[in-house]
Amino acid sequence: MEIIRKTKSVKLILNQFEQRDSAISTVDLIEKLNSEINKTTVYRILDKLEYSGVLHSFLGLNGIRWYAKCKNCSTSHHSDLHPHFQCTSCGKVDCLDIKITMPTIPNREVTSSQFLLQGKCERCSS
Amino acid sequence: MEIIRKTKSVKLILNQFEQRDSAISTVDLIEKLNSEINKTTVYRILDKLEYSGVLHSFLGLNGIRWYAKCKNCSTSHHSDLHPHFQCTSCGKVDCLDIKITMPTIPNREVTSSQFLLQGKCERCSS
DNA sequence: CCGTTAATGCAACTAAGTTGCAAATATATA
DNA sequence: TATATATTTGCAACTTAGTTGCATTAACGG
Repeated sequence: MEIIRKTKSVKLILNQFEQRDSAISTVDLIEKLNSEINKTTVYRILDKLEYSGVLHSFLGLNGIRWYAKCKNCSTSHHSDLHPHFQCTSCGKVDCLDIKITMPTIPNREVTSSQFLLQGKCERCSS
Repeated sequence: MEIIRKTKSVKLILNQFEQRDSAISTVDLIEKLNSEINKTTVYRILDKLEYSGVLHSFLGLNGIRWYAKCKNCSTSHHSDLHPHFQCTSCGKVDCLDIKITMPTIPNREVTSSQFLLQGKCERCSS
C-alpha cells in the first residue's frame, strides 16, 4: 500500500479532483471514468491516495464513500476533523471549513470522528 | 408506512431493544432473529419503528445502519442530535448523552446531522 | 533498453439492502 | 365469536457497493 506510481489512471483520477473543489463519491468517479478505468482500479487508487495523505474519505448519506482533497494531511496523520455538508436535494457534498471541538467523553478514548450535516445547499434552497 | 400492528415479529424486535441499552445494527438483528424472522421483515419493521418515533437510526463505520431507542422523538420530529460512539475494537455502538451545538453555515440550511465518534470503549482500552 | 515490481483488468464473488407478489394474520366490526 | 379487509410476512430474485485472486501489462530505476 505504500508506493504509488504516476500511472495514466492515477493522473486521470487526480485530474478529477483538481477540476472541482467539492467532494466526489466513489460511485460518481467510477461512472465518470467508466470508459477509461476499471472500477477495481478506481477503488484501489483511491485507497492509496487516502493512505498517502492526498485525499481523505468519509461516508455520506446512504453509506456511500466520498473523497476530497486533503489540506494538512500526511501518511501518518489525517487532520480532517472538519464536518461535511451534503445537500439532500442535489446530493452534492462539500468540506466545511469549521473546526470541531472534539468532545471529551468519560471512559472512552476518542481517536477520530465523522460529522455529516444535511440540508439544502445555496443553489437548491433558492 | 403509518400503521404498525403488534405482530409477533414486532414484539421480538422491540424485545431486543429492551434487553440492552446500546445500539443494534441491522445486520446483528437479522443474524440474531434469523430463525424467527425473515430479513426483509426485519428491515421493514425497523423502517416503521423509526418512522413512528420508537427508534432512530444512523450509520456506523462501514456504512452499516444502526438503530437505538428514541428518547424524545415522535413521528413528526426526531430529536436525535446526540453523537454516537463506535468502538473500533469491539464494534459496539452507544448513544452519547451530549448535546451538539449545530454550527450555522452561511448560505446553507442545515436540517439534520450525524456525528460519529470513533475510538476505544472502556472495556477495550483497559 | 531491460528487468523487477507495482498496477491493471477481468470475472467472479460478498454483503447490505430492496422489490413484487402471493399467502398469512391482526384487528375492527357485526 | 366469526368474518371481512387491510396490513404484514416470507420468499425468491434482484440491485448496488465494494472485494478478491490471478494472469497480464506497464512504470521506472539502473
